[in-house]
Amino acid sequence: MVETSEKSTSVGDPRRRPRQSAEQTQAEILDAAGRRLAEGGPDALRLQDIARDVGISHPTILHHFGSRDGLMEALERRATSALTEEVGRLLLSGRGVDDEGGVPLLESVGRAMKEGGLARLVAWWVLRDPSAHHEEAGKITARVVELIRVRLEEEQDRLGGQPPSREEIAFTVRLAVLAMFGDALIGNQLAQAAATKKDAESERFRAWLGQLLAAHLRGAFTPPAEDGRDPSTD
Amino acid sequence: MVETSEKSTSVGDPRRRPRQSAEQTQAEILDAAGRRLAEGGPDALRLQDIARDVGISHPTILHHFGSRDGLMEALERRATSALTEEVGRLLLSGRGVDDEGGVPLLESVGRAMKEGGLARLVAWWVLRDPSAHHEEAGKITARVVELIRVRLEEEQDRLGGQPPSREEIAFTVRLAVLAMFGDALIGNQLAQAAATKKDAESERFRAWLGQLLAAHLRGAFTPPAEDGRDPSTD
DNA sequence: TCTCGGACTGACAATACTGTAAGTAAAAGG
DNA sequence: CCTTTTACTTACAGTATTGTCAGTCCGAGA
Repeated sequence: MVETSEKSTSVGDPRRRPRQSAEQTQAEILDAAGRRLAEGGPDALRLQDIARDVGISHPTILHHFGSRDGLMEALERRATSALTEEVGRLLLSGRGVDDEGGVPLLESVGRAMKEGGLARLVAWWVLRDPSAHHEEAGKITARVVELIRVRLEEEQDRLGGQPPSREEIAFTVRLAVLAMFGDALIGNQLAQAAATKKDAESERFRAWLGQLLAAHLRGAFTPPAEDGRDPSTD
Repeated sequence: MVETSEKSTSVGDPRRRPRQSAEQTQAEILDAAGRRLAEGGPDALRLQDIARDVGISHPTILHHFGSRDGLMEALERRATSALTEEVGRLLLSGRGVDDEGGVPLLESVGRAMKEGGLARLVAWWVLRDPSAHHEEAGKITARVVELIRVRLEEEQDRLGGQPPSREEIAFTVRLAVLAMFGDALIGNQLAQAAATKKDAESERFRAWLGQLLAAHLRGAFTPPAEDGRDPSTD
């Protein structure tokens, strides 16, 4: 109570955050917000909490993002563009559908949905406004469908047989995305394993799904292997 | 402004709702809440709004359900028990997996998820508390798995061959549930049809999935028919 | 060195929502 | 007919949260 007559935040106040670049702070805010969203629900996404996590005051967030919605939009933009990039990279590097039954792509999407918190983010977004639609979602899937189609046609040249129709591929991709999305959100609710083994069950499910979808797209059913893995590739 | 000196809510006040049975009012509240939840998001689930829809004051809701959370729980209980009953009925009536490739069961779950708003409700629950888990979800799926297993064994006696393992069936059911759940939430985002045809695309997807899953469980892949329907049954 | 933009802050305004309290009236039951 | 219960209401308390405002301090450029 020594200086109550004067302002307490004078020159050398240690509580004041040293000035950073706008990008640095924005990134930190988005990180903290993402963490909050992944752990708690949308209710856990409070400006004050995020600000405390980062070590700033909550008006700073408003300064950078304009509003709470602005923050949400930025969060979504960052998440989807990260996914888009990764999917694009996987597809172009040729590890999309082939070896091990399309698992790499499923893995990537599944991880983004679950660990990356994309599923929760999208779900929250959709819950808030059911009529809103995401440009990106349609674009990414359309791109995946097209690239798979091309790849399958090449393969059919080698293996012979009938390539599946575009709608067939589209439905398959849709199924994969829905499964990964749903698994991220309610996979644990459906798993029948003990609490500690639920993640393992989820992974086995993912592998199983990869085989199922790849087999389906090839137009021939391969019975599930006992240990789920075929080391003959490579 | 005639009677401001006296209480305005005297004997014959027409604004006062005629006294109803508790069950009647509770049902109306749940209906209204369900509608709100289906249209808007969780943010749209405000006591005042629901009260206005029903034509009561908001403390009446608290009187009946104790708290906002109490209302949510009641809503969830009603939705899941309705689904449980319908699934049970379908399975016992024998229209679970067979004719037309398991479509009736998929239809039922899909409808509950989408039109019934179950998907949104569950998503909201899970978002709010990721660690919470639903007793019912596990129970229903386990029951479906078991009944399908029995049914498939009967069928295999007729048709010969190897019945799929329990895990195989469990994964298939899991896939179905996840797909219906995801489709209810983000199906429209993924659909590539024009806005007016998205529901039709969703239905075709559902039928397609039914055939895929049934074929998979039978252990033999049947190539997708051109018009998607086989009239040879019945 | 002076000035200006902008990162950042504390204090406050505005709003909105859940839940409580106290009371009214209608049904239920003796 | 009188009492008790309970469906229902108005008014209000309490609280939490977003957003505004005026101002501080730092760095960059004239």
